[in-house]
Amino acid sequence: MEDEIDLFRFFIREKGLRNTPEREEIIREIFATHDHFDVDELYLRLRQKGSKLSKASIYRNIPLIMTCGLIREVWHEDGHMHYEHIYGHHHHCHLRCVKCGKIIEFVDDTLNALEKNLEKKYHFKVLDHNLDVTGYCKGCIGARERKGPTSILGGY
Amino acid sequence: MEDEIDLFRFFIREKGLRNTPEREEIIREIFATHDHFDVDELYLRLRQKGSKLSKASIYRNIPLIMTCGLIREVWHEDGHMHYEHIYGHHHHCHLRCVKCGKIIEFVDDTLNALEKNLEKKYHFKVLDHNLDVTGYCKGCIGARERKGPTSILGGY
DNA sequence: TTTACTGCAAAAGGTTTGCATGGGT
DNA sequence: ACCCATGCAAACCTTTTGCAGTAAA
Repeated sequence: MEDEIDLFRFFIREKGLRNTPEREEIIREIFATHDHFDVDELYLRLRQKGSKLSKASIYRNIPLIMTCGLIREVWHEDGHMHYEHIYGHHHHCHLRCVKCGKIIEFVDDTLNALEKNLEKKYHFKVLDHNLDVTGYCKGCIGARERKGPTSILGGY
Repeated sequence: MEDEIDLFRFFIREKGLRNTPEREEIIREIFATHDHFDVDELYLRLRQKGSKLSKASIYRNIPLIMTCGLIREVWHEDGHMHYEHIYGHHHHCHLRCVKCGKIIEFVDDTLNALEKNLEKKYHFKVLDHNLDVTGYCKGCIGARERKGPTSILGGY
């Protein structure tokens, strides 16, 4: 945890910005769990702990926390963005169950080789990659078959 | 083009829904170009051709057109979703330049092998995968170096 | 004839922004 | 003292929805 804070302080100082208790509070809460998160969830967690931090401050600071390499966007779902920790984690990708929302993280080294190939082939400087695999998890495969194929249509 | 329409008609009939001129108009416009698209862009293209189609109808029909397998969501950028054709295309992934927005499509078969491994390892039924690789394209690598590393911060 | 589909406009929900206040440096 | 960062509320933008009219089957 202190590693993340130290990294952030260094980043802030180097950019000539200001360190504030609010900013550290946000980072501490983000890294208080190992899970993915979204803005609303983070805001509620802070509120429950008695924090007076505003959502606006979260929205204003997230780009900063991304830029310094602590977190990144992972996917857009249910109308809002979801984030995950980068710092202290191997770069990993996600299996997402579209039925129950379960997330399985996996590491795959072939993607690094792929990145290298792409850089060579297209003269591209790769910053990041994000592989999002969707489907049905073990527990939901049966449920899907019972409900029948039309269930995917929702309202239609 | 007629292939897409035929597939959609079959899908609609099978679901017991109704085929309308508006629905075919949307599909024809989507497949009028080979490019990725978003809702607003599609709406403006239709407008310019004199169509009276409403945005609401586009929003209401996109899930349907996704479900029948003609298009899919590719990424969320600039506050809205972007889509691409599936029908008649090999499953491909994207290199995206974060500076100029250039898109390079590439096909990579190792991802199919990866999918199979994931299915086996996690007892997962994979529906789709989406690999989004971001970075700087050939033309923007120089520009990035000239502007310096702080440019990525934008407003900050 | 039934009822799904459309257009319109309003609502909803996430994110951004203007402004006055407060606080880091 | 300067001016960046915050909280609040309003604004903004994309997407969804209620409703009344229209048209496909």
